[in-house]
Amino acid sequence: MSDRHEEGAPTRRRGAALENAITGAAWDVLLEHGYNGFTYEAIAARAGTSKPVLYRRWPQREDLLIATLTRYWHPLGIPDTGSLRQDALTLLRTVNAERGRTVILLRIHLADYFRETGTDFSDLRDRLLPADRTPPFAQLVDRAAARGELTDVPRSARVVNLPFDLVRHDMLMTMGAVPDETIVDIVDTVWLPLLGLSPHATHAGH
Amino acid sequence: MSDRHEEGAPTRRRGAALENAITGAAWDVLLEHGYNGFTYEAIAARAGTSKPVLYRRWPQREDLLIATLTRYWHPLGIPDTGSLRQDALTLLRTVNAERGRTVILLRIHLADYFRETGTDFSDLRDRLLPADRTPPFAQLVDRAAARGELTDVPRSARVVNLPFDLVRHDMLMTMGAVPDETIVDIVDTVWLPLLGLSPHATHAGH
DNA sequence: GCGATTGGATCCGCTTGCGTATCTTAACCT
DNA sequence: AGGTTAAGATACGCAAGCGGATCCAATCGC
Repeated sequence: MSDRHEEGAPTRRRGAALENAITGAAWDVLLEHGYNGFTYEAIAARAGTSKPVLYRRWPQREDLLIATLTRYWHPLGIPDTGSLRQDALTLLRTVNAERGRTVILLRIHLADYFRETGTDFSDLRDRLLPADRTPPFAQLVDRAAARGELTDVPRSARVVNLPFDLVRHDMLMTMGAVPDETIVDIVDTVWLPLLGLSPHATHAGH
Repeated sequence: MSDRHEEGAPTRRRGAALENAITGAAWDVLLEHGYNGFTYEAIAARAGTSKPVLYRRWPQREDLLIATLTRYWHPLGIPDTGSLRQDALTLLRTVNAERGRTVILLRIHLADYFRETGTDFSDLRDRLLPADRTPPFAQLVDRAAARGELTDVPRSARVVNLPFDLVRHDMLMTMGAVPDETIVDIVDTVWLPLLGLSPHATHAGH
């Protein structure tokens, strides 16, 4: 916590350092106690500061929420391994590792926020991500088709996004990350067969 | 609301009538304001009674929660139309109609309850449903295999329960019931092909 | 170095929900 | 009919969070 200087000299943070400490504390509180535990009192105490400091910067609680989410939300990196199966596994593992807590947070802990503000998840996403890109798995499939690994026929969005939806579903059910076998299972016994591929047609086992 | 007698005579409810009014009000409050709005004050006001009446019957808030959920939780009826496709569509439509709000409630609004009590969804389900039966879609598949509509090979639980999971996923994403086209889409473009059936092999379209 | 910012501590009144106690009186039992 | 039970109204002290106001001093800009 006190990592400035070496002496026990009391340090008073300012500017960006202070804001990072606050949004960091806000993030922790959000993950631990959900949106209804997301109080200025709790966040200020955790950040080692006091309420007026928060009110000066974020007059509304929603402002602080947005600032906190913005800081901790990163778009997914899209893998490109040359194999559709490997791309899918890599992407799902990334989602599982990076979004395990975030998905729960956004979809469950923020339910109260959505109801109170009358907003929707898509409203929030629009505020966090500037442009709406094509879904990650659509990119994987497009590339696989360009490589000739898949025939270039139109596929329903439901089939294309199926792995993402299933992993998200399992994360929501278990309230956390899923075991790696689940990811392999989804890809090998559900998705690839649906696309007309065998798990071993593209590359050998895991 | 006042359906006893015909005169506007004030009625003081007792016994089962009173308990039904309270759990009904509790259910409404739970759906509207989630678990953190599930306060004795709000429920008593909505039921037209007062807090001590609630405390006499359910000393802990959890007791009232369990009583309320027990009243409004019905196991799904398993359809038997003679066609796997029709069974699946019927079951999913039932889930969609009856569980639309309940799934959101149990999986999202009760997240705070689970964290506060340190319990899990499966703990709650064990308290609501005495015995754990085989999953609904496993029953459908078993019957289809018995009819000869499907070959009797072992199938992974993930594939068998896929429609249920996908409908639940979409309900969680939209925080409500899903359109009927979604259900048909899941069955016809995902599930039946995965089982090696064409949508029209068993019965013609919708 | 000195003055202007601004972090951090403390206090305020207000509201909501808690869990309990008291009291009246409507509804039931026999 | 009369006695018992319990519904419903009201009030209580307590605690937490709200959204500010006030004040002091640490830190920065000049």
